[in-house]
Amino acid sequence: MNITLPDGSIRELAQGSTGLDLANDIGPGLAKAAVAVVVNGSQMDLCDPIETDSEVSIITINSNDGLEIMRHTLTAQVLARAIKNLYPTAKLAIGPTIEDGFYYDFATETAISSDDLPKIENEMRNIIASGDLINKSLNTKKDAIKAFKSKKEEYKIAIINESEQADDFQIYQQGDSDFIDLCRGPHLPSLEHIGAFKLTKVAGAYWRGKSENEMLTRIYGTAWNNDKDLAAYLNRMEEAEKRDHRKLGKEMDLFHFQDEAPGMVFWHPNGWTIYRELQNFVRKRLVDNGYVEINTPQVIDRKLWEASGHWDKYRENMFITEIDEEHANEKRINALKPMNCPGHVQIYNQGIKSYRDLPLKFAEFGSCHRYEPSGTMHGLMRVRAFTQDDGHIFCTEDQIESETGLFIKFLSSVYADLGFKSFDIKLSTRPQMRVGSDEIWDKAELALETAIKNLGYPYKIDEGDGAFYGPKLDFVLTDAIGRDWQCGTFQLDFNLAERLDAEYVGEDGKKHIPVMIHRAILGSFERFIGILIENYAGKLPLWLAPRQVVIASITSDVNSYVNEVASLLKELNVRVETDTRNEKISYKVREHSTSKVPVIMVIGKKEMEERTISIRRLGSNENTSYSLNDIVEQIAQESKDSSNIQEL
RNA sequence: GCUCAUAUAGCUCAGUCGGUAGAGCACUUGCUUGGUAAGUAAGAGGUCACCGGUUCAAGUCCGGUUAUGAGCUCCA
Repeated sequence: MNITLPDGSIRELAQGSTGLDLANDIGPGLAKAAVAVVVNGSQMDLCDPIETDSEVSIITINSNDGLEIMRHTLTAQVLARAIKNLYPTAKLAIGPTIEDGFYYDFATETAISSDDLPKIENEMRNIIASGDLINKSLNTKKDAIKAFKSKKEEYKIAIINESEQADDFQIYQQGDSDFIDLCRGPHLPSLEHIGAFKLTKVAGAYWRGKSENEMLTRIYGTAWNNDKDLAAYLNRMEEAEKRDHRKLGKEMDLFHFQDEAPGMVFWHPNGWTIYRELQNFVRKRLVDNGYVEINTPQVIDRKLWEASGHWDKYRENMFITEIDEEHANEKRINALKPMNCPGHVQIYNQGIKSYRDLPLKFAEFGSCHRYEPSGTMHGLMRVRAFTQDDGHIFCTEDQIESETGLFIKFLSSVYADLGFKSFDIKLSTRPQMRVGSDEIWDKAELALETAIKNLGYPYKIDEGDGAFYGPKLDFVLTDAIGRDWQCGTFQLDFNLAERLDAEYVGEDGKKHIPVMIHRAILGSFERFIGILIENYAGKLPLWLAPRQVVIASITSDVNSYVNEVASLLKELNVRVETDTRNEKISYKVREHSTSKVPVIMVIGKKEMEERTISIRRLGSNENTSYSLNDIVEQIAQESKDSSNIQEL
């Protein structure tokens, strides 16, 4: 049979030759590095026979695929075997690879804590030291079930039973150990290829990922080809931890949380300054893009939420208020608004709208409350009270495409100014739990996809992830250390306007139902500020920095000049503070640097005599001297410039 | 909501075998007036998250509650 290699060359091998035979045929070095093969596009073990003419490429340990296979073998073979050695009654579930590593889920009789990880790692190293060969057998369904029944591996049996496969269940086994595991493979040919690894954490995870199922123990780990790569990864994790907005928020005195209001932010003066600056920035952009700002009530009678459909779907997650009125016939139940859209429709419904009024774009910095499950809260990123840069576009079906284009343009300019140069687009389609007929959903999905296709933006489809009222586009930005954040959203809604009786008079003089588009660019201010803090590692661009300038004196003789400079800057609305404390200049510089003040002005006798200022910028240890008149103007201008973020 | 863990000074943390709490930084005061990431000395600061139990005695052991953390589930 003929084997075609990736470079197009063809080798002739006996029928039934394996990937290893092929590697050996090409060269001994390759055979040594080979860990698996790709035959006609699918990965196979090195020991699998190839029966017909095929296109084959060899996966070596140093490739990305090789690393992935190594991680897979490390979890499904080594970690699982170590667990069975240490906890013989443990029951194995699944052990896949994930980004940068792997995990394994299993059930144990005794709880495993992170203190046990070193012990498990040791056992793994012992197993790896054996250098065992990894063998594979193909089994019928019956035999496979029998094999795992004798081991009391009920999760494996469940997996086999639910498989559509008739036979060829792959069971892997190492050397002469009696550990076996079911796996779709491929695996390393032997344990010798395992590189550097570390078990990182232990946590709970539901069997099959369903919250109604029992909780299994999950052990996470990371694995790399060598110690250097492992160290680099661990270093990356440490760097990410240093950027944690909860830690920086404390250090920079931005906000706090407390028990009496879980998931709700107490903004301190510094944090609230960032919030206000960001909001003013967005407000200006909204006006530039044809939106009108409105405001709607916080507390609204349940009747409106019933009409909108929210009461039905999300009542569990709404904060409810009851007022005890002694003589009222009926207790009135209100909800704190979890969304702004029903309120916006109420404003739309005031007065008769004509097609000439469309598209009508309402914007609101809408404060919403949602009773998020206790385990989901996370700093500013997931809270129970938040403010969206919300907006609703009321338009005709014909206007969807142009509105989509205008929105994406708007969003990308906002992201660029905030320092995020690129974003991905995701199209989410109808979910299981939804309102509206399939006919309407067909129309909505088609409209959105057509719009984005015609505009030529690349996008991915996320089946079933749409909102309950319509399909949506989500915008995912990438931060300075490569993490993804879903922020912007653009959601078509062919349902709510009809439910809440919104109409317009068309050219034909008849009444029509407008399309409603829910849209946000930042998402929530709370979360977006968290993202900004982490993206900039606290070193916010000047216009967003709570304290933009600190003027530090060297000796008390210059205090009058310090105050003079400060009042000049204040007059130009620069957020400036003076530091005339009786401390050494290095002490002051250190303190203001650690609290992330972007501009430190240092003033001593020399500056006062020459009417200059020495400036030290955050992240640099150079000082530059400027004449007073020039620099005050320049800093004032720079401090208001929300475009063209300087590179970090 | 689920699993596991954690909760001690403003912050970061120590506190052994159950015997009435300790460090560094920050804060206040004194000395120090100095040239770009920590000058120096002293002082003040705590109902050990909350409720209950065991015990002669609980920061420490046990139970519950609340909050937080990691992950899972969820996220209009």
